[in-house]
Amino acid sequence: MLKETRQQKILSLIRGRRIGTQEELTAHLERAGIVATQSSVSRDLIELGVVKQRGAYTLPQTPSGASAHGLLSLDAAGDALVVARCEPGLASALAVEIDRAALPEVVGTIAGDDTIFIAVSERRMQRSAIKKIWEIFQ
Amino acid sequence: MLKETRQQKILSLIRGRRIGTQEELTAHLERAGIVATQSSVSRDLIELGVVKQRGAYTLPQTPSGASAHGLLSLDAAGDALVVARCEPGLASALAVEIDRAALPEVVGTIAGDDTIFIAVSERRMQRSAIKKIWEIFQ
DNA sequence: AAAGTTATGCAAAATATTTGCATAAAAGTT
DNA sequence: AACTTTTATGCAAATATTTTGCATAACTTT
Repeated sequence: MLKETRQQKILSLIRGRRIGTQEELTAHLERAGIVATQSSVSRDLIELGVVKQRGAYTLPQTPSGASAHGLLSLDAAGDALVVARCEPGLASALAVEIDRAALPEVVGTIAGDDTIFIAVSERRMQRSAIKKIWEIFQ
Repeated sequence: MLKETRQQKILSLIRGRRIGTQEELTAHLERAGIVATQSSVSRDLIELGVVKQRGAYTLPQTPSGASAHGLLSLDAAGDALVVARCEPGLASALAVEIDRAALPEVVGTIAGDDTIFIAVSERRMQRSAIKKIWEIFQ
């Protein structure tokens, strides 16, 4: 699946270097053997939930320390999970909020004490799910 | 979407009369303005989970509102997950049943309150796992 | 064993998704 | 404010996926 390959490469590229424009990204992709135009890359970035921060494309940052509503971190795991860490005892309440939001990316959630496993339908949904979940708790 | 229309009509037809063959079904469908061959109907019936009971096509006593044992939905997520949603509080009990069934497709389960994450060994096992899990609760 | 019924491989047809082109819109710079 | 650069998006072509019918294998009933 070319699209998924390309999106994973995009994530890897922006993690490894400072990239400020979509044309730069397409050039890097081409060097990696992946041909795509700026328009496809634009759509990918939206789908991946990538943001531009201080002039560079980056993944949304996990706020450090005191977090919104006790949510501490959100990370992708495997190809279909997003794992949320929160203050002890808050997982259930946060999971209920996430369920209530009925995000199209989210298939289901399971809460422990300070951890929630959130299933998304596909790998490429992980990042946008993460972005949207942060937004729930702003 | 013709396929969904046709499947809904099939359900309505088998609810309203005794139908014993797929050719009979195609004839009824045609009378209702829906053209399809026996092979499409065969595939529809499988997809709809319709069974043949005492010589007639019928629906298994299944989820619709008051679902079998509280199981509401089953969906694939990523390559290796099937996510079950159920009535609140029932996840653990349902997960025990699923585990007890020892389906070859199912590697393991984790239950929350109204959600179960079911790990399957491979993506191509998801669909048959879903079908078999429904069958457990008939 | 023959007849009737259902399931399925294969490829064509239909439908859905993705993509590039062109350019509008937005953002950045001077 | 004007100009330049960057990003987003409408549209249709390209590509991918799903659905379908045909033919027939497989299964069931008589």
